[in-house]
Amino acid sequence: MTLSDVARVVGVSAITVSRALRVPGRVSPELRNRILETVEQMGYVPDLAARALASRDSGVIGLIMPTLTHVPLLDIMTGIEDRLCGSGFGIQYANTRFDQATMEQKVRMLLAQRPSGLIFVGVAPAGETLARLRHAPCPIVQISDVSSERAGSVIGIDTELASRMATRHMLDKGYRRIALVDGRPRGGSLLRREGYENAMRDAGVYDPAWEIFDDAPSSVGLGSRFLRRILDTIPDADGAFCHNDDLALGILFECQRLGIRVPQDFGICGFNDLDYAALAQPSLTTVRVPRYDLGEQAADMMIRVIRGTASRDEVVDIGFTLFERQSTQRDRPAGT
Amino acid sequence: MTLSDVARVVGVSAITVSRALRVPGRVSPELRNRILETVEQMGYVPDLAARALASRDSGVIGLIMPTLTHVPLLDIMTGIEDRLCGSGFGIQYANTRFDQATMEQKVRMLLAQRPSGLIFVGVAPAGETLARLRHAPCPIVQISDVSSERAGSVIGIDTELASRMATRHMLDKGYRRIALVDGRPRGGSLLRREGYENAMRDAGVYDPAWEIFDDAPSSVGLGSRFLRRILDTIPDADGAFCHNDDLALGILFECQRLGIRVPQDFGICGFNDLDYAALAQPSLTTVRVPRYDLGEQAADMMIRVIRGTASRDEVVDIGFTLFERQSTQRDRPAGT
DNA sequence: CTGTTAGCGCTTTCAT
DNA sequence: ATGAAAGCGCTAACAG
Repeated sequence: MTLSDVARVVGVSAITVSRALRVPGRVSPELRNRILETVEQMGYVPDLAARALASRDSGVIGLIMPTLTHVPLLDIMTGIEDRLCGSGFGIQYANTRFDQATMEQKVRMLLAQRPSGLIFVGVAPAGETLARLRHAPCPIVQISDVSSERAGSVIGIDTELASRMATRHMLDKGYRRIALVDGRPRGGSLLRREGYENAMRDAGVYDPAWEIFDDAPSSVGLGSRFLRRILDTIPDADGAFCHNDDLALGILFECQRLGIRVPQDFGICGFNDLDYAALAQPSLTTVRVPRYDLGEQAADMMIRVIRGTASRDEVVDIGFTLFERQSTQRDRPAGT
Repeated sequence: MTLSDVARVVGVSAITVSRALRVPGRVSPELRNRILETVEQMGYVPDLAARALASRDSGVIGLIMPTLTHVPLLDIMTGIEDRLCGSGFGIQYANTRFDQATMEQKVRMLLAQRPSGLIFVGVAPAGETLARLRHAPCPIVQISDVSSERAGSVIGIDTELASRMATRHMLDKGYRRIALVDGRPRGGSLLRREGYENAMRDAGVYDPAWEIFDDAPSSVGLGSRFLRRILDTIPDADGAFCHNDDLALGILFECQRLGIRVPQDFGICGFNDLDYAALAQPSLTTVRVPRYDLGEQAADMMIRVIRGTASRDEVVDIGFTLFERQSTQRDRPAGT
């Protein structure tokens, strides 16, 4: 079942069917309808491989993701998918596993398949990849911090600011010996750390010993373990600013297990505002980024760039919201 | 940069380079090494579109998933990816969004691209899809209940049994008025429900009014809302068997908010054994399925079928484990 | 607006 | 073990 089969039935040439399917304007409306009906009726589906080979464009948009198992990234992905599927593009995921070398390799593979575009989700291209992308073989959109090094358009938030505001909020509530906890540092980690450091320094209470990392990926379990490390490291710690909500939830559970009262004895702030953050007892203070929208807008940007109706290097700050919930509502004034 | 470019440099014909890359045995070892070195050095990457067109095989394995945002499915996916990537196959995800029509359409598209294989993750082919697949255009592996209708090999668990054992455990602990809660019923829902019903009937306490559903997707938030519905519907309810851990966690949080003691006043059982289940306070009783292994084994099965070293319709029961944790450890005997 | 010609980069088949 | 020829199904470029 090929293009020629359809063409023969309709009584036109193959290229006309091809055009009817791809460039509506270049076939008379009447003929086009007839062709579309026949295609439908015969159940013809174009061979994407042949199309890609002939046109040097696979019609696929590559999504470069550092992992496929982080809920926040999936929300972004869903937004992208919703927009992209409706517009006829295919999607190809490349999982870099937080590894620079894997990214280089996968991007190289993707580029060899002549993608229509590349979207970096939660990870900015760097090193060799960045250099390779500068030759702009196709449009690039990055979902990352707005200050990231970039190879194309960027949409995201000001991470340092979000992090600084969250830390500042804890300080305002009277917490002083606040630990910073993070799993394997990567991607946005540095900026979140900077925001924390800036806020702590401004308040005159910064101590590098309070920054605690672990090589394991973030999880609720890691959060639990972190609390014990915090108590070992900072004898009278009174709070934790967590890289994400999973860590925050783990710390909350461990506090409950040990009988540490949250927020009176210990304040907890997360990041992402996952489903459970508002529902936990006590509810978790956290930063919300409009992830689904972020995905949609990134996809829209990509489509506009491909269609040539947008520039190749816009920067969009989509903003964030700090939710000040129970886990940081210490009921006694600062310092008492 | 094409095959011929490499061939010219090495001083052989294109087809020899092609063979060196794909069928080691058909090129002399010495020549093969020389070719591989040159390929490496020139940075040649095969054009997958051309390869697919010429060979009528895209070298891609399609993963049909009902959603991309459920953590349990992602664990399976990771297992599949880990195995498949090492073996030279590409992966193409198709998100059916829990919709039969979308599945039909996506499977049709996938098949048109001549995939090397199709893996159904957490959703069994049905209706038109099942019929289409019976013609066996490529190997099929399903990760689903072992009793599912099938178009190829199956690997999974006996869901009814798992569910029956979990419910039975709650009954053994003295809970009697146990609600069944589930989001939009689909896929494995029916079997989990059957297991629950069988256990409740065996104990002589089954009441269809205790089965509570909601059209919204499962989430912690939905769990919270469910608890309120349970209390409205079953005045003296003393437990809930949840379709998954998110619902269980939501119910736990809501119990805490309302001052209902778990497990003394109310027992909670989840399903999946996510990260947080063992860490929650109290920890959650739940059923663990070895999801990552499931993914790995499914991928292995697929590779074996493709290589012709396994049959096209094996059925593997990978088993499950019931973790009896605090959320169902009622400290008073049954009926008192 | 429609058609003709040529060829995308690779692999198949058949030959040597 | 290696090569030559043919063609996979489609679209770009150029006619008309």
